[in-house]
Amino acid sequence: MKPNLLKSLSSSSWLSLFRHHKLSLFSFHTNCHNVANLQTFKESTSATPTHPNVVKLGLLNDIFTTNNLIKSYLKLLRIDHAQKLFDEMPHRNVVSWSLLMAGYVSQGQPNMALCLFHQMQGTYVMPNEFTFSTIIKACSILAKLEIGRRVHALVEVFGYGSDLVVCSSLVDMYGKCNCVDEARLIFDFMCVRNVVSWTSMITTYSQNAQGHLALQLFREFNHIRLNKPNHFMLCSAVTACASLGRLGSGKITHGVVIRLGHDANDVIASALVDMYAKCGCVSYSDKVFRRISNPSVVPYTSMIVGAAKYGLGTLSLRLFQEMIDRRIKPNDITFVGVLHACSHSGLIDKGLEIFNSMNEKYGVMPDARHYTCIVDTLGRVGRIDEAYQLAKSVQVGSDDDALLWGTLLSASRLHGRVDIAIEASNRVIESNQQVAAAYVTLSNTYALSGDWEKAHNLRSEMKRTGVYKEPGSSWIEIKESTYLFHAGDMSKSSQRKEILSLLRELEGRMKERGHVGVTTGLVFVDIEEEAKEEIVSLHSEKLALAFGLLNTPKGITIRIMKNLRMCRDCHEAFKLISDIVEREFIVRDVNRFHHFKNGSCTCGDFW
DNA sequence: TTAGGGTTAG
Repeated sequence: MKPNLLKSLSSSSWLSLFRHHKLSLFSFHTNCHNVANLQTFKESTSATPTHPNVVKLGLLNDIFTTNNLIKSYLKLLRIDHAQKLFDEMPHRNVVSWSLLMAGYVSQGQPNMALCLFHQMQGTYVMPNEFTFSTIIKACSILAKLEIGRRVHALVEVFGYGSDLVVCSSLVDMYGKCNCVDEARLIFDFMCVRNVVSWTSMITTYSQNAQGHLALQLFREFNHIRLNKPNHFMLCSAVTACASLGRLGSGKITHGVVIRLGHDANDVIASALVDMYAKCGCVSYSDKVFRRISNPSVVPYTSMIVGAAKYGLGTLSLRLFQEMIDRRIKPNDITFVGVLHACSHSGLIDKGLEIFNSMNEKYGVMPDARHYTCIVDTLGRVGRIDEAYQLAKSVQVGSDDDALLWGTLLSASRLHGRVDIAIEASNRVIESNQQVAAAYVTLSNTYALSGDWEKAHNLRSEMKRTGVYKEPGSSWIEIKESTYLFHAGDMSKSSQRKEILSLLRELEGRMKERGHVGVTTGLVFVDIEEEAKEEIVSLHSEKLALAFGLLNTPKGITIRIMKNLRMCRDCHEAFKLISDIVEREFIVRDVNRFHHFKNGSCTCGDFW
């Protein structure tokens, strides 16, 4: 239905129109807890000098003038005055409504914008493309998919399904609601696209763990030469490189950032700090970070997290102190980083001290992630009982439960605490998240304790109930090529011989250095490849330190052990292996990367 | 007179 046609329906309210189209928006009621606040605003605000003049001069009837006054209030960030004036208007038009909605969105109150939109439906004022793009943004911020879908339906009914800005907003909204395919569908059907619509789609991929598609689209945009990428798009591209650990692409994108003069942009600089850290170059992160004139909490947090993942706990703590000294308020994510740093560097007391002062000293209430960090800290050093008591004392949601108890489960396995591992795995399974991983870890814990029967039974149970764990995979990037390996499967590798030869050489040299008992002394019966690897890694710690180099009965597998988590251990492994391998390469698995160059190595987590 | 896209997270 086109807007012209709708004008003929303007004698009826929206509701009759929706009834006509069998569309109901009554669900908006449930999102309007703040409707009463609108009345409160009316009662609590006092007029500014300009406001009474408008009333005195009888200009309230002049919608154009009053709308401009609303706009002025919004520029002054006085949404309360804007609301009061809006309420006093005898007549409002679509601009009045859209302006106020945009005001609420820009001032961090998207729910109020939704309430206004709901109120607007009871009037005879029809929404336009400005109203829709604003209200879609509100849905996007709140990630309210169901409301977003209903608004999308209205967009089509009112004939704005081809509007460039509305469609870009829809792409963004679906992206923020993790509906990548729906976002792409809208993007593909757009008749006209601009840099914003492309950025919305690239960001959708980037924020939904599909960095390779983000970069593919970024390349496509540059190929068609529609326009130059701007700072928004470049930022998303840098984030995509970071998520993939693509150092080469990241450096190229950084070059584009500099060439196009966006290197002074703080948001891009923050993304670059994060990208270099995730790509194994924390020294580059530091260089970019130090060029930011007034770094906010975000780049500080990126640096803290980056340093933490390198086992540079003291650097993380120094950065934390620096930001406190500069009166930059840490947020919840900063504390995740700082606690992570303490955990990975064995700074237990410091971690506990910061954790206990979070709320009192910095006004940040610890949540499930912070508790999980502390459980991890205690668990790593073998204080399993304390970690268990802490985990039991926390009430969190099911998603967070999997993380919290999964962390304790890993620690229990590492320290051979079958009793705690059983309860922790049950808690993970109850949460319905990471179920297969919990089964495998528990099975391995049984195997490590010598209870092969229970390990076997658990595996059989997994097969019987159809619980399947995705095989682990690793990939090695050498120059421009990426070589992917799945656990226990080398058949697809075109360089199998070369890799086998290198592995045998490494194995031999390790044996020379006293790292014996590699693989040959172990017998595996009824244990799947994945489990074999983990068991081998635990039984031959030195081997695990050297990237889980395995020689299984079915062939050679390169794999980084999941239990290889202490970065200082990694550094030891790097020292060992860099003596042997004299070329640059990066070894990765889905979570971590290890970068060798000229005898030195760096490592970190991807996610 | 009104609208859309970017950074940190075990």
